[in-house]
Amino acid sequence: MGVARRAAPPLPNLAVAAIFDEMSDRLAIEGANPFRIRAYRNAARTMQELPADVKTMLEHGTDLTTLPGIGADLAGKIREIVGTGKCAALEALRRRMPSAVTELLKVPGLGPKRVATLWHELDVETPEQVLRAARDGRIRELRGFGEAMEKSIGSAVATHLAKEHRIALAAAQPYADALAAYLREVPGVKEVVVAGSYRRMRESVGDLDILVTASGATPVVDRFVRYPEVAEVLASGDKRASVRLIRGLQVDLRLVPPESLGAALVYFTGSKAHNIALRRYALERGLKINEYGVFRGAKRVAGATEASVYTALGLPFIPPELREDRGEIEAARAGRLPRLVEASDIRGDLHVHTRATDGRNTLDEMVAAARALRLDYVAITDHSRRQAMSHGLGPEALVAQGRDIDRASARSAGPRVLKGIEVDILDDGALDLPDDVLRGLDIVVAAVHSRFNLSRAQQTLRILRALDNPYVSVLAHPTGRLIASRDPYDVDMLAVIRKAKSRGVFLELNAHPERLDLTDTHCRMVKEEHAMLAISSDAHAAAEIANLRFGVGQARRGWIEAGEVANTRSLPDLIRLLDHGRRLRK
DNA sequence: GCCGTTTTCGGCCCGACTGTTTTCAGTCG
Repeated sequence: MGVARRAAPPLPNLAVAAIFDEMSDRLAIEGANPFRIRAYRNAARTMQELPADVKTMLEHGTDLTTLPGIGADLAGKIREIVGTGKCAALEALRRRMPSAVTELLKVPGLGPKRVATLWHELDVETPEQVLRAARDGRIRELRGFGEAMEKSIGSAVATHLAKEHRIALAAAQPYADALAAYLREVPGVKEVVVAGSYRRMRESVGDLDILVTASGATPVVDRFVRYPEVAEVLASGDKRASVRLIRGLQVDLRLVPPESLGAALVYFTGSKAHNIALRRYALERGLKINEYGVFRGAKRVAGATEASVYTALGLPFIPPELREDRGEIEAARAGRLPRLVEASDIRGDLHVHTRATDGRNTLDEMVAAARALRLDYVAITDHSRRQAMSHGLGPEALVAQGRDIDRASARSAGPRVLKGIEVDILDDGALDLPDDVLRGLDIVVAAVHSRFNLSRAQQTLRILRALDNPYVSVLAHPTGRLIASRDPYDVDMLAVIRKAKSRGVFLELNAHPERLDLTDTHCRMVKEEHAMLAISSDAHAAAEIANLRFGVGQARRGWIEAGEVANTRSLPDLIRLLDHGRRLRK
């Protein structure tokens, strides 16, 4: 599907998910039973979100039909895929249909029916061929197509060929803020809310969904399509419009009546899976939900606020970050929703860099930035010597930095500055600095920066061994992924989390927008294993400490509460927690 | 293809917009 690389579930799970997704696409183009198509889609999602390795599950004899959306047939296909790497049913579908056709489904405006028509009638299979057919005027001749559609298909395909499909949440935020501020100035406009995956704090967003309420008539749709950043108007009606901004970001605007804002917010915040589950839940109770409200028969019983929608269903308010159909409705019904960690709960940052290695600001500047954010403590954790490229610190340099930190602490009323290091985990799991150097530090953040392609077994062993060091207090960016540019290394995350738990080591949720490592599903594993998270900025510049909020968003998506995050503690409590870990590791 | 404290068969979420149409299909969210 068209999502950027995201969570890093075990690779066999991803292989199965990819096959089911492709089968779903191909069945759709063949015009198969829509519910069968959806069954494959749902199964792919189940596999993507399953934290445990399906291969291991099979080896342990786990009954896969207990998984949501997996029945006898799909369980058999999973077994086949894990065992052979192939799926005979997919091979059969591929023989009937050229391999590139499914790519066309990613083009906005092209769904399975139109793709099937283009392929059957014009024999076009690739985006490039569709583009040529559009330019030759062949598409307009097709039944159900026309000149206008030919033009829009041509332009959509051209855009598709040119662009990346999702952008980082942090990159979208400035656009969202500026556009929302612009819309708030339009006469009559009352409320402007950015909904969609943006509001759910997903690590990347495909587009922005903006909801607007107004009193009486308002020119908001007209003003929206004339926003200076708009490159192209994709659609425009009385109640909604879609545009593409100059930087390629698509934005959908919807004007909703104030009495329906809550229902519309639920609807357009999604996720789609949450909405489907919520509707089903409503139907079981004789209620119907749409974007205008909650209805019992023809009578509208709720809709002005999101809380009213959930209340009408007998549920407490479900925070947007949880709305992924990952058990939140059941938890809400049982009164077991988590009290999610908030940005204001964060008391300190346990991972920042300075100019002593590859940071861009001085120690004093980093401390000042932490003070501006009202943090109680900040740990200076520059790289160790192995990172020659970033002038990693050896024992002597570290002692010198310690003296600087003492001086900085003495003259500032700001946050307490902790002495730390981001020490490299070497190939064999040993650390890049001797124990007697690490012993003198307040905090030791251990990290993998090399040999990303070790086998799963070797990588896991290497990290587990590092966690055996008595002085390691945090495992940094545990999967090593860079969202846009580097896949996570293959590692048994459950084993790592359990080891960290037993050793009193915090698992870092690196809040840098390019990392966001751990993922939301990994956070959920940390929670279930009763391990401890640390949300850290990994700031390489003073302004980047503020990225902590993206880490909080990711943690909330993983159901994390304040008590499960080490750096929500006061400094004395944090020190006690660190000491406790050290005693566990003795 | 999945699912079931009514069911092993007959359901499976719903409305707006667009472009093609003359009553609707396709796509999207």
